[in-house]
Amino acid sequence: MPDTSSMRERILSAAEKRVRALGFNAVSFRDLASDVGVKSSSVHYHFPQKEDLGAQLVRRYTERFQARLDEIDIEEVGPIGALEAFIALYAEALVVGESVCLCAILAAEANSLPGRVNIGIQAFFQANTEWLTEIQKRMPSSEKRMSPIEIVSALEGAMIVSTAMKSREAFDATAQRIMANCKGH
Amino acid sequence: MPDTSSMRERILSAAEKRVRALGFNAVSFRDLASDVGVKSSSVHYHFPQKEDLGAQLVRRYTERFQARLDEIDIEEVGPIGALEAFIALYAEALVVGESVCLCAILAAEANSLPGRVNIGIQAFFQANTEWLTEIQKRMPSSEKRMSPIEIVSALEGAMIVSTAMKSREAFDATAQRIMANCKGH
DNA sequence: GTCTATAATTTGATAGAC
DNA sequence: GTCTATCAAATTATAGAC
Repeated sequence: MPDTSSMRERILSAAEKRVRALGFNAVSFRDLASDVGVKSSSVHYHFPQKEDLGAQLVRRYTERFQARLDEIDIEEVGPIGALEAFIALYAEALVVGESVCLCAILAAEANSLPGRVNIGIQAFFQANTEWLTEIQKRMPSSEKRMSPIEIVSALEGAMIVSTAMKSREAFDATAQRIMANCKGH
Repeated sequence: MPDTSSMRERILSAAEKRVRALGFNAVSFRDLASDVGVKSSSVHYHFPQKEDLGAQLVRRYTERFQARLDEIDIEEVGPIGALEAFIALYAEALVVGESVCLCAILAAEANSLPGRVNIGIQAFFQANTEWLTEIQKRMPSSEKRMSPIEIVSALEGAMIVSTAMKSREAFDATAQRIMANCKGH
């Protein structure tokens, strides 16, 4: 079946795939143009500057991630089930050698990125920690409990190290520990 | 006092500073030449290809890190003191907005880096996990204990998120948890 | 909206004089 | 070893025809 999405969406999808594999600075307008079968000037029509592309890329990624979080019925699965579902979303984002979380790689490059991209990255982490804060309110308090920003940074780091080591070991161990630390005992 | 180190060393130092702030793909031969006051062709004399520069950069970084680890007298400070010293080395590497661990940013970019640079990154993580394995042998076993690769990936992720959020919160919380998980109770 | 054409700059890299 | 000079390619970006 033919691709019915708009050119703008197709460009963003191609950009997401490339950036999540290679980093923002290793992706060019020509790469994306070639991916979707147009010329680079057409990509510039949709995203005048690379900063526009980056900012809208993060915005779309965050919206989609938030939509997935909203699908989680916390009352139904409970706070521990919700945390499991959260980690599953991160696990889905990691394909060793192919992709990590968009904001993991952008955060690493942050100091070399345009300002509006950085604001988007911060918003992503902010949304993640706020959601985790909500589900922790529904958990019995425990001295072992990891703070939301700790959970997020552990998962992002695990993705990055897994990519470099070409093994999911770091990610899988991290995911297990987050669950163990929350269940307490 | 004038800089008495060799041009080769000065180039590597300039490269380390820039790469740790901006990433490998955001640093050029001309940047480095300008930093040390020569022309880019002189940088090419010392490092014919960018891959050479990257590989030797990681190699020097790993050697220096290992030397710092070797300075830790495990018998004297004990395994818990040694772990504290290990985390202190990472803490030293993080200056928000200025630098993270070289291998944190390189690991994030790994899929877009030359092969020999990737091998160096893996060697760094390998050396780190081996050292942690040794000190854990000297600790009382505990079910809470984090695996070496978990500790390393948590610290690297915390650096990256701290950089993006322009706050040490993620790093400090992570460092504290690693110590708490090892002390057990 | 997409194209051709092209500008302006940057980049990794090399040849050859000193 | 460092320089000048240069190259070929790539990159972000724009103007204007269709």
